Parts: sequence; structure tokens; C-alpha cells
Amino acid sequence: MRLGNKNKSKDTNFDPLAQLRDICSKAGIRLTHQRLEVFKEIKSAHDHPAAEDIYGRLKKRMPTISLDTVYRTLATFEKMGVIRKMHVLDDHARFDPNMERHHHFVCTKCKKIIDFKWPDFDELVLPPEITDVGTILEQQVEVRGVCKKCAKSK
Amino acid sequence: MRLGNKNKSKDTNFDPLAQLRDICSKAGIRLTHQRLEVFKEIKSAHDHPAAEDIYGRLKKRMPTISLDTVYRTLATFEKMGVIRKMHVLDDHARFDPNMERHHHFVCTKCKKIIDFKWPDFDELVLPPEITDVGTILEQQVEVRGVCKKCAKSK
DNA sequence: TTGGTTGCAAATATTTTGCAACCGG
DNA sequence: CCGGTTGCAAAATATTTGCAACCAA
Repeated sequence: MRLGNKNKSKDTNFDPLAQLRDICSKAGIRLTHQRLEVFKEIKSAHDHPAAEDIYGRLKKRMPTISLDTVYRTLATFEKMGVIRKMHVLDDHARFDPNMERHHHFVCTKCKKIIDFKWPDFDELVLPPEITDVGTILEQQVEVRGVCKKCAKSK
Repeated sequence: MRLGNKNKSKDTNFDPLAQLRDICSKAGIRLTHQRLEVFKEIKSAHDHPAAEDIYGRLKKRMPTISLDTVYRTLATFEKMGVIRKMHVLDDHARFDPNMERHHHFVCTKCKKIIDFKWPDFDELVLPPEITDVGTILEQQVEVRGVCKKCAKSK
């Protein structure tokens, strides 16, 4: 068995430069400093941040980065299938770096999002009325509720 | 057997004035002409319209209605549990008049939304890691895909 | 009568875009 | 070097808000 396999990148073998170099060369776009920093930031985020959040975090170590570059870069990553854009509650768009199949719990008070897996759901087959509608690309569950912290503070 | 039952309002016995009178009195708010017209429009819509859509349709028969009243009224209805606000794709908010449990198919090209029921899903039990997170209020499935019409025109 | 509601306009918030300077390949 | 990319500013889009007039109760 060889070490250094490329699939299933856990945090332990997260090499953003190598990954992004690969992604950019496949997409035929340049690997810029800004793209690398946005990539590192979003891929290591666990809170489904909005563009503004990423911008705020990056500005600390990259004071000259602009908000519209963050928007453009996130849009580029989304088009390339590197991250996913989410729309929850009445908020602005948020970004999810986890491209594995998973579902979301959303707290309607604090707007925190928790990822979860649900193998029983994944085995289910859609009703024929929906498979007949066209081509299915993806399906996911959104669970809404109030997290314990918010329930307490209410 | 009596006619005119109030439950399960099908289109055939849709009496918006009576319904809204009831809703408003329970909520302790006034039944205004604008609220009634927005109510009729959203409750008879089958395309999950945005606020702008409702506004455009209403303006034909109510030239003086303002867009912000439509926004305010839809927000009021949502708070009262009469309609539901949805956030799909990268679009503005859209409104769903159907308050029965159902799920959505969304065409990523034309952004058409199709409602469907899925009894098999409704029987499923959430993983304990999620029920432990807090109180669950609702759960629904979002299926994304491309409808036949869009697949053809591509 | 009177306070909740509306219409107008202006403000906010979010995201996009034109363009010249810049820099990665 | 050169065209894709960035930063800036301004525009575009979506939604909210202050306020005086209005009208449902």
C-alpha cells in the first residue's frame, strides 16, 4: 500500500497549494495569490461562511484584497465544482466547502448550519413523478429547527 | 352530509375573503384591501412567485399598490404561517402558498419549481445526531436537476 | 376617532460590472 | 510580453425603513 493517496483529503493531508494547482491547471485558469488564499480560507472553514465572512478573515493577513475579488473567486470555485453555494433562510449566499453528499440542519434563530450524513435517506428512491420531470442532478435534505443553545437563551 | 366544509380548501371552495378575515382576526391585524388582493394572488399562484411577480400581477388590477406593501404583506403572511418563504438557487426570495408537507424539484436552468409528495421520505427517522442538536421544526427535500424542456432546448 | 397600514422616496444590503493597472505563465 | 486577473469605484438588484396621509375598526 502506498502513502500519499489523493482521494479523501482529510485535514491531515490538506495541501492547498498542490490541490489548487491541480484544479487551476485542469480548468485552464491562473493560480493567483488571491485564489490560493480564498481556497485555503473556504476549504478550512467549518461554518458555511458568506462572502463577507471570507473577506473579513482574509483581510487580516491580506489587507489589500477586495471584496469583489472574493465574490469572483468564490463564483469561479463554484463553477469548477470546488465549493457549493447555499441559500438558507433570508440571508445572503453562504458557501459550503464539503462536496461529499451530506445534508443540513439549520437553526432558525442563530442561523448555524450543521452538516450530517443520512445513509437511510441516500438509499431512498425518488417518486416516479419526479424522476419523470427530467434529469436529477442532486437531492438533499434541509432540516430546520432551533438548536439547544438558542432554545435555552430564549 | 353538509356542504361547505372548511377543512382542506381545494380551489373549488376557495373563499379568500372569509379565510383572510379569519386569519386577520386571529392575528389581531386589519383586513385591508391590499392584504386581500395579495392573499388572493399568492394563494392562487402555482409558480412560487417572487415579490416582484406578485407586484406585477397585482398592478394590473390595482395600479396604485406599491412594491413595498407587497413585501410587507408577504412578510406578514409568512410570520402568520400563511405562506412560506423559499430561497432557491441564486435568486431572490420566492413564496410558496402550499403549507402542506411537500418537497421541491428545481430546474437549475429555468428555475421552475415543482412540488411533490414523498410518503417514503416522510416515514424516515432523522439520525440521532441531528435530533440531539435541538428541536426539529420541519424537514424537506430539495431535488435539483434539469427539466425535459430545458434539456431539449440546450 | 385613532392607531395600524399604505405609498412614496430614500436608505440598506448584497452582488455585479467597467476599466485601467498589474502579474502569472 | 500579454491576456487573464485584480482593485477600485460605480452600478445593479433586492429588500427595508422613515414618515405623513389614509382608512378599517
